[in-house]
Amino acid sequence: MKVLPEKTIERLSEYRRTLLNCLDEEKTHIYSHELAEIHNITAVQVRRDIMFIGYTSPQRKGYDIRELIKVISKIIDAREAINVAVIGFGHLGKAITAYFVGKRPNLNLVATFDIDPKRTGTSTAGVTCYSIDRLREIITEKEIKIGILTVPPHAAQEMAKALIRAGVKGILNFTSVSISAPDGVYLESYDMITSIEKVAYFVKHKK
Amino acid sequence: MKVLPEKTIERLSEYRRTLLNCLDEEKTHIYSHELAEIHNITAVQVRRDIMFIGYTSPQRKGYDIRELIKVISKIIDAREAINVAVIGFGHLGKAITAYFVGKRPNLNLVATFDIDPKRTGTSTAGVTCYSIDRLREIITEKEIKIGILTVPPHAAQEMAKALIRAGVKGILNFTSVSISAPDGVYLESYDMITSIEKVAYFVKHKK
DNA sequence: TAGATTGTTAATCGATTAACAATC
DNA sequence: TAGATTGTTAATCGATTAACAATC
Repeated sequence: MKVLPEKTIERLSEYRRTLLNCLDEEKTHIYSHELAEIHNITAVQVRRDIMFIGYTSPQRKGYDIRELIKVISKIIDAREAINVAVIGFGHLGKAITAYFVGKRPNLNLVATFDIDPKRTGTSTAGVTCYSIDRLREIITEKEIKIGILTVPPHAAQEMAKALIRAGVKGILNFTSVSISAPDGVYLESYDMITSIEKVAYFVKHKK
Repeated sequence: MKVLPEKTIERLSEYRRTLLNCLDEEKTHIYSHELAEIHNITAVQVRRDIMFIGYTSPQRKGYDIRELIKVISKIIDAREAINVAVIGFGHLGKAITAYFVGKRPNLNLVATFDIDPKRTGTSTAGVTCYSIDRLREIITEKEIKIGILTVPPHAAQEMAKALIRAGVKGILNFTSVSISAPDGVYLESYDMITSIEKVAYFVKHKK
């Protein structure tokens, strides 16, 4: 299958979460306009995304929730498990760990790292916190392919380099500095301050 | 001045952070291509963004860093202070608080809220954690205009409603559920799981 | 000056939406 | 059937990039 647009991937991930919630509520079908309303987008958008992944509802009675989850999962989830590590085990690292462990079958958080000896050696939700000194060793050994960076700004670029050297192929950068990565390494950055500033701007300049 | 595109606002916020870092390094000028490289975008992009805000460098020796910071700040920062609250004082709420307090002169984090009596009454970085029961009272009293949601999923929509009822005009939603807000309230959502899934997808389907 | 850089228009690209035929 | 919904093409919108004149 063709590589899908970034935005579509994002939305598919979000649809799935919503669909899983719907299942809990014993719903079996959902209309495109319902999904759209929940996500504050148009129904056409939803239908187009679903068209992209090649699913068509046999009836015009909305999409079969279970089926749609399956199809989305087939697209989004990796065939084989991907191992993930969190670098920096402060509040943010802990929040991500708690939030993420066990949520997605094929994305396994298998290690966290920190420089502070008070944190290393501890275990949260079954994940051990290793010393940053052992980064290369553990990343290689556990074949970790994705690193989530939550270290202080001054350490960000250096840690990114270390991760890449150790074989990581994707980095999610939550530090407040911009980092760079070579071709072949997928880099995604998110900064909270930017989001807050953006909200503040549009609160004042209403959209 | 006209309302700028969302993407431009985001980038301006990021440029400023980079520029502030540059100041620390005693740099006085920066070329568009330097800024571009740091942010993994093109120099044209940078120049266009800067064109948008109407700044022009008098010399062709790069942008004056101090000046550019001033101009960006004039666009992004609110004239008067805006008060902000964090709802949900778990790891994520704490991370945001620690990260954010005192960073931007006109964005003041003035309260955090939690339901857990163990957390309420405590104070972090000078910010008091109030009981969620007092949400309306405090939001009104302190004229809080932006709420950052880091509560558990099941409480998200309800909290959003309570915030809006109390007069909040912008919400930054970090919960894993999609919430809705009426016109006049600017809503921005970010979900970490989606980002991780996206990175995993593109690690496998290399862009 | 020649070379480098900026500012800006026009062209391109990608993503969203409008329109509508097909289907239940 | 009539009404509602979906799937899909074409049109639109917005954001990025190419091209290049202007400037130092």
